[in-house]
Amino acid sequence: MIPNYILIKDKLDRMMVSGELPVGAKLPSEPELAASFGVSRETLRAALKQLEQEGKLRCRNGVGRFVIRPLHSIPSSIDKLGSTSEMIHASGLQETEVQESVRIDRCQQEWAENLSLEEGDDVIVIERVRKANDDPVSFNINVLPHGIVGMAFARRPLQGSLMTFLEEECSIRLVSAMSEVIVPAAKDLHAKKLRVSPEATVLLLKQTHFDEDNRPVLFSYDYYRNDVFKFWVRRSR
Amino acid sequence: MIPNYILIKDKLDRMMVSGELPVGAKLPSEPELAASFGVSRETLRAALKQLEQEGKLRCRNGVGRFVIRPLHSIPSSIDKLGSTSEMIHASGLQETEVQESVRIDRCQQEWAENLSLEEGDDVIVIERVRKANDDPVSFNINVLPHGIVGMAFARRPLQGSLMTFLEEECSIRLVSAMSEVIVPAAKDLHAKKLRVSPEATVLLLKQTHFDEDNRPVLFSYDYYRNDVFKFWVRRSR
DNA sequence: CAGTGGTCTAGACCACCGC
DNA sequence: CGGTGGTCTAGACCACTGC
Repeated sequence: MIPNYILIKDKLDRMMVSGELPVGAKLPSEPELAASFGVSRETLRAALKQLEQEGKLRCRNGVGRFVIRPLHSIPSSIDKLGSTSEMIHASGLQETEVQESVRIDRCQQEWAENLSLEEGDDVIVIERVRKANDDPVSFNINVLPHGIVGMAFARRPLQGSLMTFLEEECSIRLVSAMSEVIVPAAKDLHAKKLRVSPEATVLLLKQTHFDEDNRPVLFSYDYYRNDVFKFWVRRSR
Repeated sequence: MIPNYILIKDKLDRMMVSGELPVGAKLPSEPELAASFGVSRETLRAALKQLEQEGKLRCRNGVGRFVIRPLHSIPSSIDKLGSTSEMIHASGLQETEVQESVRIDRCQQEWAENLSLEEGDDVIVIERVRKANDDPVSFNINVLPHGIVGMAFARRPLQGSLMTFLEEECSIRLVSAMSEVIVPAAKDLHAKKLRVSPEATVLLLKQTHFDEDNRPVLFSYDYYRNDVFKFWVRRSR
């Protein structure tokens, strides 16, 4: 069941796309709009609030609401959390090969700090090289607490997206991440493997992923070739 | 005048910090909470919605609301738009020197695309080198349409933050930006100047800044030494 | 001043969940 | 089933804006 304020939001959205509400136009007042949609003012306001949050409306107190120039949405925005497979797909590439290794290891200091573990605790470490047309395009190291996912790995070997594996086998939904954007040092061995040409610069994301309760579940080093992947960020005040 | 729902939000926020509402705790039901604050249910819900958006509460339909582990906020999060001076300050550095040049130039293709101009139109180009302890730490190229800011520059020379200059002299408030995160090529001349040591890797942000109506006002190339500045991004589904 | 959006209320119905 | 949050209403008062 889709609530009414979402339907109204979509309707207004379509009117802005179609040109019925062009950029710069002033919307009718709240009471007028509410009447025209046959809903209460608060319901209408809920719809308008959505559009405001999406950056499509500007509200000026005591004046009115105005349609503003929509920002063309970027496909591979870094704000959106997704699996590497999704990123490769979004870049229009075909994932031709994945080399993978899974092992149990002792927790290092950096992992412990980010996963709320103690140094030396058991962790699962997954390393993956992704190739497109036989060229390596990405290298990932994933570290997970053994206590959370150890049993699941014994039950079924990992295949495909780690995110969906965690959902299906562990009922863990990764919903957010804090990522540090890093230019790896010249001598970084993992980065070196991806620098297949002078143009192939490499970006590193050091990421801590959280579940719905903001518990850290996955720490990862993700190396991406910057000549293959583009990274966009939306910034706001 | 601070609205009631903000006051209630802050009150709940303090209760979570103080430990009165520890992580994992279930909040009283909405009617109970509303009664205890002496407000209507909708007002209380407005407060709760704020906390949910800030990632401090998890709502489970038909069950209740729960306090979740707060994510330690990162000081220099890239999501937050700020001037370079602010970034330097946030990194605990002292800006010791700024070298600056301002000129009128013809618009190049990349600038035209991002600023909704035509190639060859007049633009103002500002270049700045920022130093801390005599070391260069950042290099910026800012491009602005002459039509928007030309007069202001004739009136008063730029000094200090470009953002505040635009606000005070042009009544233009920059509120958002779309930024591409790039690892500059080895041969990039601007990046080279910042690579003062093997550890001094360099990150480039190509940014288009928008005003309150989402009009593009400023296009910039911002080079930062990654051994001096850290870049964090919050990602979510 | 009149019109706008921002806040707030008291009450209602519903979908969802755990028992 | 009873309790939870999600939606919705009709009406009210206020602060802000432009005239």
